[in-house]
Amino acid sequence: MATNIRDVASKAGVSVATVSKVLNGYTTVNEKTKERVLQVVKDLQFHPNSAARSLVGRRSMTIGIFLTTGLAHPFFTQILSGMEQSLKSKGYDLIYLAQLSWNKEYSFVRHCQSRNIEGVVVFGFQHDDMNFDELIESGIPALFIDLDVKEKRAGYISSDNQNAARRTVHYLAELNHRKISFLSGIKDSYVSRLRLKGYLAGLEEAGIPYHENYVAEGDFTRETGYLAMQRLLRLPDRPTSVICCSDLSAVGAMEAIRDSGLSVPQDISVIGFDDIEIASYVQPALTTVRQDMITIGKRAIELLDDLINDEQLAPPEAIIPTELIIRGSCGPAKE
Amino acid sequence: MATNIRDVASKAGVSVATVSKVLNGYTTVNEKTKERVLQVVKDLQFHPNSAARSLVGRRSMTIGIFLTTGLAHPFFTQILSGMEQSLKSKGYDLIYLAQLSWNKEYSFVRHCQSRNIEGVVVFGFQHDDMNFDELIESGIPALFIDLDVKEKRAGYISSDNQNAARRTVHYLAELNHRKISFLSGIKDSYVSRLRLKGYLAGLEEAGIPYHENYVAEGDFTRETGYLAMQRLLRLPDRPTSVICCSDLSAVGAMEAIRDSGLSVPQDISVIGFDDIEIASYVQPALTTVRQDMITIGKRAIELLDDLINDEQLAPPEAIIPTELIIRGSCGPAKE
DNA sequence: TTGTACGCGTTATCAA
DNA sequence: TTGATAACGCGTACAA
Repeated sequence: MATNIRDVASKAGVSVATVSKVLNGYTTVNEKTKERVLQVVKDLQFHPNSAARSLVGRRSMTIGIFLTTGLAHPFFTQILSGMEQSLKSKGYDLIYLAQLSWNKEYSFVRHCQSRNIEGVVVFGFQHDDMNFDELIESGIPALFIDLDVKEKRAGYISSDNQNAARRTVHYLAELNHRKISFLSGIKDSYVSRLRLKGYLAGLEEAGIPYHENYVAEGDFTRETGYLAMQRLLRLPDRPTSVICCSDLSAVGAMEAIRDSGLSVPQDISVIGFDDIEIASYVQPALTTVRQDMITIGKRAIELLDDLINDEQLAPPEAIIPTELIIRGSCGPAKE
Repeated sequence: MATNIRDVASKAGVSVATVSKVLNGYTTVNEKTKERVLQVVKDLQFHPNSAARSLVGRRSMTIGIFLTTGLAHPFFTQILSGMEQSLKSKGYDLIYLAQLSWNKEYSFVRHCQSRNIEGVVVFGFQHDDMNFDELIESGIPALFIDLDVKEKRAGYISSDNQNAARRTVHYLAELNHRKISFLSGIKDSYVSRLRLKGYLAGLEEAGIPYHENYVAEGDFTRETGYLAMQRLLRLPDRPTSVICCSDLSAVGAMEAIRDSGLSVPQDISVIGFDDIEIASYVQPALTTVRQDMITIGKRAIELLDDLINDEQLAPPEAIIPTELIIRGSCGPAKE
């Protein structure tokens, strides 16, 4: 059996109450005895049992994570390693709740409650993917990544999708492109909407008229990127460039371009979104928008921690800047 | 406050003991009352508080995961999604222990104990990376991935590295290659050792003499793959093929080959290892050994569960078959 | 077959 | 400044 608070108390010649006070930073304890207790704690390598701690109503120091994508999302590891930084400094552990069965009888929320989870990070969902009402109503602090939820104790964080897309349009315009197409992700997803908005804003600022058929819809994957690009290539007035909503779909688009006998970037410039590892491995290496998922993960936990510590806090809302990474997939417009 | 066992008991008109017995599958309870209790449990959406449960000495249903690589390892998500399957069926949740500070004062093991963790999965370590003694001595069941640890309550799981490497040699031999080089990973890592062993066995079986300078050392990365390949290319009797210990290093090798004016697979055939996503995106697409990380993750939890449930269990040891994925980076030997 | 009562390790209250 | 003790929610001998 692991050592407990009583072992410490008896070895230090004090009561358990005193040990507890020392450990919880109460100032109402003599400096001398405090030191003695601390020494014993160190000697015995004592660490309070977290189950007992959370049972008695204190903090469980546990944050849950809730994802839809399983774990397959390309950003998952980056977000996680960003989260680790602040988890560490705030003292939380992260629990991944196996989806025993999120149904009426056994909801995600009940699971969180039975585990005394202090807050949750939600990632990979769209608004209509599931019913978040139960989560919101439960009052468990929640922080959404890439989904604009603002409720009583829930906020969100995301990249600056709109400005990122605007920026790509400007970049292509500087390369004298006027026929700039847009390969969208799932149309009504939060990020796609904002990126499309940024695309439109960018066109307007650059004085380029908007052509409806220059916007093709995909679902972020390589396969739909390929198909959507084929559609764009068949257009009578073929675009000279394409802005894609993900690196994967950009790779698909490049393949479609190549298969149609054209080349990147000589005939068509391609811009991706995300800067996943693959972006630097393809040929030509992909010019793309880097999302700072490390920072997003880090800030997500910080914001969640704020939410946990202040019941009255207004829903946090954080937008993280992106960076345009210029590689080899864009060139000056032909002609 | 969430509902507790007393709420259930009073609403069902029984004692808390009866409710507890129903919930824990005791047979010494009347069928009629059992049903009544179950109905109330359902109505109230009751779920036992896991802190109280683990405090009273029962299971915490929590498995810890311990990684060195941060989360950057390319396999991490695959392993995790494999683990999810069995976590779910066994009823465990997975806790990712933020590395608050693994030092003498606050060890990983103490952290596990204070959280009543039932077992841990360890991934991404080499034998000399850290001192596992404390973990082994603690008696916490542990399952290592890609590291052959066999101790009292610790076992491991890994791909069949040796046979995988043998198989690649045979494949190249069938393509009439005789000058088969080997681009190793970190030399004394567990997986590298076995792959080298398989390479040697394959050569012998194919009747090909072993040349020491056909083995170059890297560290699994693209960069060292590039450098090691350069060394192989400078050899007087240049190899016609190379077996790499990772896809990343294979990509580096392909770049070195291309930069030296040669081409893949016309001049040199390249085989990778892992089959990470990138393998199918490079050009030519990489022929490689697919590791079944989903199965490895799934089995890891199953084996750990066995270890948890049977104190006397012999250290489990599982070797998972691989598959050679043939794409475009290998061709018949020139000449 | 059911219920009473204690203990798990910790924190918080209140009296000393 | 310290200590005794009652919670927290649950599981389980043991008694009924």
